[in-house]
Amino acid sequence: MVRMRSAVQSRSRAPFSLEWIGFLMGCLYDEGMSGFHYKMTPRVGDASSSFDVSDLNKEQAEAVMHTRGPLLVLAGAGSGKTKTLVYRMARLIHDGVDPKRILLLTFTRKASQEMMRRACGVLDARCQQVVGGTFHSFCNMVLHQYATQIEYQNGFTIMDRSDAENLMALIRKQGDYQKKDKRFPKKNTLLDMVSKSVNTNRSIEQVLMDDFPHFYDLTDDVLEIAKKYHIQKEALNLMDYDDLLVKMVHLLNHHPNIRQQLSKKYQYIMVDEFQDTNHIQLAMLKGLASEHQNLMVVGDDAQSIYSFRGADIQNILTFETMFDNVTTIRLSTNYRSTQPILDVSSDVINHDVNLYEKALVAARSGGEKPKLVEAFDDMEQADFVVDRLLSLREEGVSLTSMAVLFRSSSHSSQVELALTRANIPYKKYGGFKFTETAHIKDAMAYMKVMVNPDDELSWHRVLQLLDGVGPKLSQQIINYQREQQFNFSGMDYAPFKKKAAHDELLGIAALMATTNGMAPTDVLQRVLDAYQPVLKKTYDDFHKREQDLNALVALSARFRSLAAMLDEFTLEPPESSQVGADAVSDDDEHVVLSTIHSAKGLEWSRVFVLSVVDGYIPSFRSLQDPAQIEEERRLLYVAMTRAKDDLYLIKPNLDDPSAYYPMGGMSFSQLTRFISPDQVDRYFDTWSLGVGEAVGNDDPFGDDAGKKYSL
DNA sequence: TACATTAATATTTTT
DNA sequence: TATTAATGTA
Repeated sequence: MVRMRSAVQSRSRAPFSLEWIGFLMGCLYDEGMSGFHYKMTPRVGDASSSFDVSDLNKEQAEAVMHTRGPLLVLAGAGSGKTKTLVYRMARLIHDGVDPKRILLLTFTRKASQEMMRRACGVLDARCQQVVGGTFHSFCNMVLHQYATQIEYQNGFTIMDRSDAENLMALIRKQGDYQKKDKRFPKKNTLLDMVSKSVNTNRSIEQVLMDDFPHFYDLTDDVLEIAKKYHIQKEALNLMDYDDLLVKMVHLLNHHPNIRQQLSKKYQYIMVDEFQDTNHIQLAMLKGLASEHQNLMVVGDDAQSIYSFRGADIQNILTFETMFDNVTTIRLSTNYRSTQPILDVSSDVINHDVNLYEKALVAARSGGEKPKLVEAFDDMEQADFVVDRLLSLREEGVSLTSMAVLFRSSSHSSQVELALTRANIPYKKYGGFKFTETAHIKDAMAYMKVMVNPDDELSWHRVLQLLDGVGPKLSQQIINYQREQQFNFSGMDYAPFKKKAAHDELLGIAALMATTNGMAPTDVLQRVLDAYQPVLKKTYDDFHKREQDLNALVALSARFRSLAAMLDEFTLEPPESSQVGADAVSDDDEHVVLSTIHSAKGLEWSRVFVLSVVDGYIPSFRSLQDPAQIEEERRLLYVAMTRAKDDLYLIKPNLDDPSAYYPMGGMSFSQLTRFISPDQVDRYFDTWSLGVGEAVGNDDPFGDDAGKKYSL
């Protein structure tokens, strides 16, 4: 424990406290006197602070007290990285920095809100005013202010993945690409190619050569499609996820005055999960920090798990060489897990020689050995988990402090069934999103065209919901309406065969004409009234979907504007299980089920990792590429280091021949390659679920009552 | 040209 | 398997 207290203690209580000066500075800035105030900014921190850091260890305190210049914090798992960010935020504000001039970039909005909330606890409510969010949402906010400088119109909207795919499908269909007997990539693949090229800073040709060699001879076609795709997006006033970052960098690089303005505005930049940023995000940070270099990045190279999205681990590995005078601080005391858990985790990760060296030391003592559980199959694995959850709850461990983690969203289906049978409430994170279901997208399409009438993709969707309207007719209507500037009140052209659909469209147009300035909830309510008949006609299970839509109404209540609501639903969609009939509220006791990716940054007392089997972790998809295999290793590391008190790795035999695998009858029955037999002996208690003690015998539908286990 | 049917074909992770 | 592209039919 360290106490950093300076000689000059009562400074901040003086009439002209640093807070006050900071406030004045903020005002000056708002008046546009940026050049003037910048020099006047008080020398925050340094020796004059009386901020209490007695809660922190030496390294954490050092990071918290750091003020100027680039700072790299290498924070091992569970080393108090969030706490460090929270305290530094609070400390800067305590020492007079205007919270509105601190930029906190995190991986999810939830993470930044949580940090700001905690900072409020450490200091006071001012911390709530810090500008925080994801890279994408921050870019979205800024770009809306400067839309015209990047050749977009005001009021652009964001495409989610499926919107982007639809656009790709349109383009694909327009051209005559499906030539000869040659196979042509599908929309999904085409989008992957384009996005990969953008995110990894490679040409389309290079991407095809590296990642899609079988399509390499189609390079010209793909190039053409990519070009059309970019042009179309702009014409429709739509941005995809990548654009948000790309256009931001474009703005910073091509408009020095704006770059300067923004950099001066955000005087202190803090970035969480830096190991998962890509080259565009890095360029953006360079631009934003250009005026002051006050850039603090926090991350753990051992937890870099997003390379599939272009994340470049080199960002963190070479940060020290990319900026001048970088201060590096390593946080290596682990406050989360017990030593036995850390021992295995470290041993697993240290086989990756490319990383910064890891030496995690537990602050806690004692602890049990992790368990390696050998299950017969998928179902026994599920039964074991449920059984164990129940007995732990008996022992007084709350359900909410336990989690089940897995590589891929689909791997949890058996566990979900078993949990439902046993009546255990759970919440699932990762995988399919609520906003990706057809009926929600339908409802959102109506609102999207209201916010952005140029969004022809959404027009297509809306129009094709009408009876008798297919791709051709909807295109005709759109072509006509485009000339009318999509003026809702002027919608009278509709060469319908069916009069009912024609009237329906006019009804919708009339509705849209009246919703200007209305509260999002009210708009949505009207949209749903109009959508109701379509819903009943299209879906057999419309009742269930209706409940989802009602949930959407509930969610819409907290938004000020339609645009804000749509932006958030595409940038941070609510998790599917948080909505709907069997929704579990946050406060209720529940087990968490999560993909390992979505579990990043979180922790639980007991953690179960499902299917720690070669082919699952590492995924058989990654087996060709050594770099990808190393990423899978890190994935396992992330999973294991989520556990505070006890860790269960489960290894079922997954050789079900009825399961469908692309390579044909694959069988997975080997323990993951990341844990050797030797390591099993050294670090684990091995449990074999054998005859007699087979769990799940109470399952009335189970057929495993007489099953023989030979383990 | 809309809508239904059949054939083909790729499967993870997420802003 | 489930999703999507191609083809057939009304």
